Amino acid sequence: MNNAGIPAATDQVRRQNTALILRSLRMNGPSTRADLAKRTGLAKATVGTIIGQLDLAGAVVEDQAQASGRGRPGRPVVLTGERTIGVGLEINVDYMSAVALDLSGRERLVETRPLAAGATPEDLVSFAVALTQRLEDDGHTIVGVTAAVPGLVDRAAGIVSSAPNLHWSQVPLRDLLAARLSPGAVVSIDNDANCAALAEGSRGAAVGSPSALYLTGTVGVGAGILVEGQVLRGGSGFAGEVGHMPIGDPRVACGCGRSGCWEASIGLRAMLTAVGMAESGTPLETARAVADRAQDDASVRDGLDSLANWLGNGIAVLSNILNPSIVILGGYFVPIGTYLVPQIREIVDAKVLAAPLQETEICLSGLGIHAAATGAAEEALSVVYAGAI
Amino acid sequence: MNNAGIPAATDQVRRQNTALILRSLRMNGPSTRADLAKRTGLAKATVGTIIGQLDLAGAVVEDQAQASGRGRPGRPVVLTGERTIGVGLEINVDYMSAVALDLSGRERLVETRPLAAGATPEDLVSFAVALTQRLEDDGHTIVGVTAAVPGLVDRAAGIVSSAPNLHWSQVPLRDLLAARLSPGAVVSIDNDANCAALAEGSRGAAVGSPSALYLTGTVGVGAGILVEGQVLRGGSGFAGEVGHMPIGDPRVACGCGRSGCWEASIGLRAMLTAVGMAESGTPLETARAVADRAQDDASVRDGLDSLANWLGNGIAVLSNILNPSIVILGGYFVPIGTYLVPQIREIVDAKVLAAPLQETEICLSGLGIHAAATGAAEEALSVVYAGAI
DNA sequence: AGTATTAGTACGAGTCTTGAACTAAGTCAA
DNA sequence: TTGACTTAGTTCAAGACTCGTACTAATACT
Repeated sequence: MNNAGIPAATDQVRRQNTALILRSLRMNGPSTRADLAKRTGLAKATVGTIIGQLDLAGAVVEDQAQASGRGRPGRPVVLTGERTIGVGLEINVDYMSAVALDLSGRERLVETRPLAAGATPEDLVSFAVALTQRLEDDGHTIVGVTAAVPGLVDRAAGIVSSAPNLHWSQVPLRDLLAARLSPGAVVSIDNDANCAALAEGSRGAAVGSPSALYLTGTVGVGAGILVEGQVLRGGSGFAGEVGHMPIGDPRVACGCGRSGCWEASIGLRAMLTAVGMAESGTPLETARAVADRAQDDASVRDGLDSLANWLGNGIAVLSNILNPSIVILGGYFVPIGTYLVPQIREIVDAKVLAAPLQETEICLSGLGIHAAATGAAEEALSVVYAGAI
Repeated sequence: MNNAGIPAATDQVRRQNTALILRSLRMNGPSTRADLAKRTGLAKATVGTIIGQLDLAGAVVEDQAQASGRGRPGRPVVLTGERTIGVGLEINVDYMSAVALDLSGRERLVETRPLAAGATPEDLVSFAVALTQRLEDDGHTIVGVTAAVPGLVDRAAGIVSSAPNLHWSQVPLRDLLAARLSPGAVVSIDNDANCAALAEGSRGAAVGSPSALYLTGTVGVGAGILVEGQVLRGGSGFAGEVGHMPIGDPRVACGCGRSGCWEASIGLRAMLTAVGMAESGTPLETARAVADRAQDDASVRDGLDSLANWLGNGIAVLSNILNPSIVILGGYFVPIGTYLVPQIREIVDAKVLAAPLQETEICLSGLGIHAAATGAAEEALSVVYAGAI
């Protein structure tokens, strides 16, 4: 077996068409078999066969027949899969989050725990074990678990190569989780910005977008880059480390030990220096305090202008390279976003070659602090929609 | 039919496995049916059936049986497809090129024509018509024709949106070509750097690489970004315009009308300013003259050091974003590359966050001035390898 | 000369989808 | 009220494809 590809047989046909029908139900909601046939292009007979199978598997139920005008009333098929769960986890400096989604994408559980400094992998593993045990005791089947971590994540090897803010290095997190969780679930780990981008792609601002760039804003700044709904990973999975592009103020030192990193000019600390304020709580709380002050304090607004300039320049760099349809600002950028976006918009229009030909939307994330855990849960469910289960 | 995907049936299975076998033959050269079965994971019986079909279609021939040690000697199957042709075209400021590849990737025709300033789309169309007519008169079947153009190419619409160096704007090149070429060929157009990157991915330095970045070096600078062998296109197909990242010397004006573009600091003209020399012929000839002078002139070497610094900084930016396994310098960078690469290497090692974890290879393209036309020809053939024909 | 090994083909069973035919369940018009 | 029409859903047989097994083919080895 070489890397020219994988052989195909008729069982792949069934798997592919099953996944197609699941995706169609996910996208369009309850549908009759006849609707599904029209939408997917499959024969009515095929749809009927596959729905029968999904019914047996408990992934769909049939609703009451509904009058539809002339002709026999159709019986809508509803994607439930209430018992089929994907679990997303996120660990960050001062909190851990978990989100459990069922097959239709509904949240079955959302939970956040504060963390003291010095979080260990064992904290996340224990959290995950307790939570998944509860779900399983309730009769759920967990098909996948994905953990989101802020840092360089070698997804293929299942190792957190480096997460400076957590003081983690070379942590085999996937295997630590897999050893303690039920054998049936597919366990994976990913970078937190990548996961948040996935959430935007499935239920946020990037739904339907061919190409999207998501920027996390905390002390550190990272990006998740979506290409046709898939994360751009790079040669070793380390794509998206935009915070360390050497395009920031060359006089400013970065937490990574270099000077001139973009992150050192646009991260939370740089913003606070620019507006002349101090931290007050979490990054989001701090940003809200800054937004409040900006309403009456011109020097704070000046500081935010300066931040927007650095931010806009980096986004122009990224836009020339990636040509994203949409740029989404997340994290601490959201509460102060109204002071940033107009200026970013101007810079992008001025400095991106393709700007006259394509309008790049720039917006603020609406997904809140559970974005990464939600995207991780979507990723944990992706095995079903890809037809692997 | 919606965008949840396309339905599958058993005819797709055959197509997929046929393409798999074609790709395996392309990658591994002449192989027995038993070898192909081992490599692809398909059953011997299936391989035999598919090869029989390809034999009938004239895509393969059987070679002499060869002794192989114990057991029955195998009869190698050779991918010929001599009569199946993909044509790649390139138009640039002072030349047009064409490359015709057969199904096994062998060059069947390579041709270059000088161009006077003011090239029109009609020049390329006439060139293409004459050339494809010749191929067809020789009994060849052209499955695809792809034209590479330096500029912003809207591939989906088949329009060259903007090619400043050619003074083209909104040229419907795909349709102009399709109207004059045989109806059987699939016609497409693409950006020249994207095409050159494809050539590197199929027969150059990026073969087998999960992620590659190719930089063209002429007056303009652009990039082709490969992700798993596919070009990264972005929301409207304009990804890769790295020359206009605003990370160059802010005092220097760029041909695009802005200041501070990377291209204005690393393009041919910037290099000549830095080394204090004048153009002498084509960009490649000029670069060769610079390389010769650099051997004994320290000020030229200083100028090249300065160029390498700008280049290295931009490559560090790109590497933090994209995490390429390999960076390939093409065009005028090649003759002077030995003066550039060591310093680029140092900058990348110093400024890329993932550098301690992944070695990014930096090398010079070996494909010469036909890189873009060759990549375009590979792209023209891709319909076969994807199983569409 | 017989055995072992590897290449390649023939054959029947299994999976999957499809279109046509049919049944089911309504609306509409005479 | 009845029959025609329309749309939903199921049944059935045919077609496409792959597979494993059994077999034939063609060598090397003992």
